[in-house]
This record gives sequence, C-alpha cells and structure tokens, in this order.
Amino acid sequence: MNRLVKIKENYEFRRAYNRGKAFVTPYAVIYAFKNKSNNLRLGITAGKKIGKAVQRNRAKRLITAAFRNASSYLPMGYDYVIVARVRILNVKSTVVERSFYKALTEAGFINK
RNA sequence: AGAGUCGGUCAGACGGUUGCGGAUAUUUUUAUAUCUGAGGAAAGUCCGAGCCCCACAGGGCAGAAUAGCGGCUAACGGCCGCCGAGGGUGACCUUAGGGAAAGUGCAACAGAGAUAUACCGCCGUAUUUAUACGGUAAGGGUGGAAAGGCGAGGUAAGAGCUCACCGGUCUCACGGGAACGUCGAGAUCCUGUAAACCCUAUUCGGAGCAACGUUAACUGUGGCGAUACAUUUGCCCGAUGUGCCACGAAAAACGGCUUGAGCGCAAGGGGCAACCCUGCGUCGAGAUAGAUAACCGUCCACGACAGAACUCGGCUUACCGACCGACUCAACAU
RNA sequence: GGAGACGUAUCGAAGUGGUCAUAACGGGGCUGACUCGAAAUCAGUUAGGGAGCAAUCCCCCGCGAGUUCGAAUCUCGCCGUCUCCG
Repeated sequence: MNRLVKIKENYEFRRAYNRGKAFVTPYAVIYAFKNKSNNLRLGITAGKKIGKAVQRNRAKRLITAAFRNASSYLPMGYDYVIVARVRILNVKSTVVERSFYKALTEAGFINK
C-alpha cells in the first residue's frame, strides 16, 4: 500500500474546487482532480461550520480512516479534496466509507 | 440515616487487529524493532515573568495600573494569615476596603431651598387688621439626601446657642509588629459622589516566537523625503542611523522547540498557613494543514467540558459524574 | 499562535451619568395627495415582548453582575462579529 500523500497548498485546493469533479454525500463532499503523478493524494477541509477544534479534528480523522479503507478501489492519479459536513460527527467511519462508495458508483466514477 | 459547610483526587477500564507523530538502534534507499505520545481547564488571552529584538534602556511632561495591614514568591492585579464591614442558628461565606479635614465639579425631576434657602407655619415690630419688614429650621410637604441623631436647658419664637448621651472623624493615652481595638481623655470638624476630575503611596521604556537568527536569492522598478524619515502609543529634549512606502524575487528552507523558578515522596526539619530548606527518586508531547484514530469483544455508574503550537506562575470561564478527608446543625435510639 | 476594534428600531448611525431614547438624523417599508397608470415630489405613519375588557402600565441599547439616589453611558466577567501580522 502506498503512503498517503497530503495536499497542503491553497492553489491545489482551489484547482480541485474549480475544475475537479464533485460528488455529494450526506457526510462530506468529494472533489477529484486528475494530476500527473501515479498515487493518491488527499486534502481535507473542516471549516468553522463543523465546530471547534475537537469536532474538526474528529471530522478529519473519520475522513482519513474512511479514505484509507476506500483507497483499494479508488482510481490512482487523482487529487481528492474532501469537505466535511456537520452530520459526519454522529456516525462511524464505516458508514462514511459506504456513503463514499455509493456516491462514486452512482456517478459512474468507479465501476464495480 | 437527614440537612449542610470546607478542602482534595480522578476524568471509563481491559484485550485483539489495522493505522498516525516523535526519539533511539540497525540499515544502500526503503524499512524493521523497542520506547513514548494532550488538559484540569490545553480555552478566554485578563495579569505577572523567563527568553528575545529595538540606544543594554537616556531626561522631562502627559499617560496607565494597583489600593486595609503583615507575610509568601522570580514576579504579580495572585496566594496565605490577620483586622474592619456585611450575611448565616452554626461549620463557614462575601468584601475595588486609602483620602470628601487640599481644591474643583456634579446632585436631573420634585421641592420655598441641594450647600445654600423662608412656601405654609411659629415669633416680634409697624399699622390701614390685613399686609409689609425682620427673626427662626422645632412642625408640614418634596426628595436618595434638608445643617449628624435624641433629650433637657434656654428663648419673643427658635437654633450645638449650651449641656448629657449616642454615631462618625481627628489628636492624645493604653494594648498590638501593623491594620486596628478600648464603660479612657480631649477637640467640636459632620449631605452624597473619587468604578467624576483629583490628592497620597507604590510600580511601569516598547514590542512580541507570524519575535528573532542562519542559509539561499535580489541590489531591480515607481513614489515620498534632507526644515525629512526611522529607532513600535502622545508632546518636547538628547543620542544613533540613512532611509520609508508599494510592486517583483516569494508558493522559500532550517533553527528558535523543549531539562524546567520541572515533577514525585504517608522522607527529615522550620512555619498557624501560603511557602521555604535538606535528602532520595525521575525525565512525562514537540507537531508545522498540524500526530491519539478505525473496527471487534467484555464489564459498569453508559462516559461531561473539551485538543498542546516558545515556556512557566496565577486569575476567569465551561463541565456528566464518582470517591476520600475534616467539620456544623437538628432530631432519635442505644 | 499573537495584537487590536466594534455590538443602539428593518439598514446605516447620533446620543458618553439625569425628566420615558416622544430613541435624534438619513435610508427603507406602509398609507394618502398629484397621475390614465407609474417614477419623482409633498404630507402622514412605522421596532419587539409581557399584563389588562380598555385607558394605560412594565421590560428591552449583545448577555450577566457591580458602583451610584439614578447606567445605553462608569467598572468587571462572558458571548458574537470584523480587521491586522513574515
């Protein structure tokens, strides 16, 4: 398994928001943008709407865990930017991961 | 067992699988092994310091903070003890608590009058018998507050005008280290407000790790200015320097970054206590888009508030609960 | 992480101890006049909550305490919004 590469710079986030594909789930919004590299890159946004530091940290951990489980079937060579929504705080990471799979399959981004 | 007061401790536990940050060792990169990994408030940023830079820190004015006394502390606006005031049957709790006798201001409305006054009333004098003039703060009414309160003497009527007592203030005496206390003696100053200006005492240069340093890179373009600008609140003086602003280089990297006024001890000593001295033991995060998670199982009281960002000492605020110790009150039983 | 500033009707904003802020002033809304109709102009009106049959009364200047006879104003503590930094 490849190590997780994180997205840090603001312009990479903006690029994903503006020109990437968007997939909406009840717990988060996923933006995928094709890059030239051959691995998975992840960026997480947990804004002030989610809550204070404890809630935002929890949201980031849940997304990281769900993304790690999903990484086996996600296409390589993409930047993934995931924006947390408030409802993510009440569920487990397996639920989040299932919602990712469902949204991406219905949109045709991945095929079974 | 009931009602209550004060102080302290803990902040779900255990096991398995998969992952994350840091350190050390091995290693060609990779990786592997071991150890370790958030809080009592990490929070608010309200005070005080360390550290660091600006002239190593200058002078004057302005300004700010604190406010019973004594102690503790690196320091503090913090803590401990005591005094005064207030609350509680009590254990105990609360307390911005210097000066109004240096000076100035303010006290709306109401009321005759707000620091000075005469509306009604009372008394005296004059006379046209109802008014004028004068005296008065006892009584009425207004107000948060009306010459400290109350009684007696006194008087035309009255008034600290005089006297006794009481409250407050000041001086002396006695007690106490001091605040302060006292059937003590004297003075006879007495509306409130200083979280109004102010006075007194003490303290304060400014800025903050996005500070600052090193490496790399640029020495450019435009604007302002030598009667100028900068040295981080205002004004003046002094000293030192030559710049300052915008744009580009620019999406910089690394250090600072954790061993410190550190933590623990049913150890010894001093102190009522805060705390201090000695001894022994110990190393308990150091990230840089920011590390503690996911899933499964078992148990119970079913898990609150909440996430380090240079580091400490406090304060304040948030918080499901559990446990321990000391003490008070009421009632009953033995 | 650190340093500041600001919260007043629907919006902007004045008031900085004193008769109830008739919540000034401006914008907006509503009603009327003018118009065939509208705009512009002119005039009037306009926050919310509670008690009461009503007249009317009480509360409210982000929230909670305190000082004062009296607080939007002074002091302290919270909450929210915004700005700045190499």
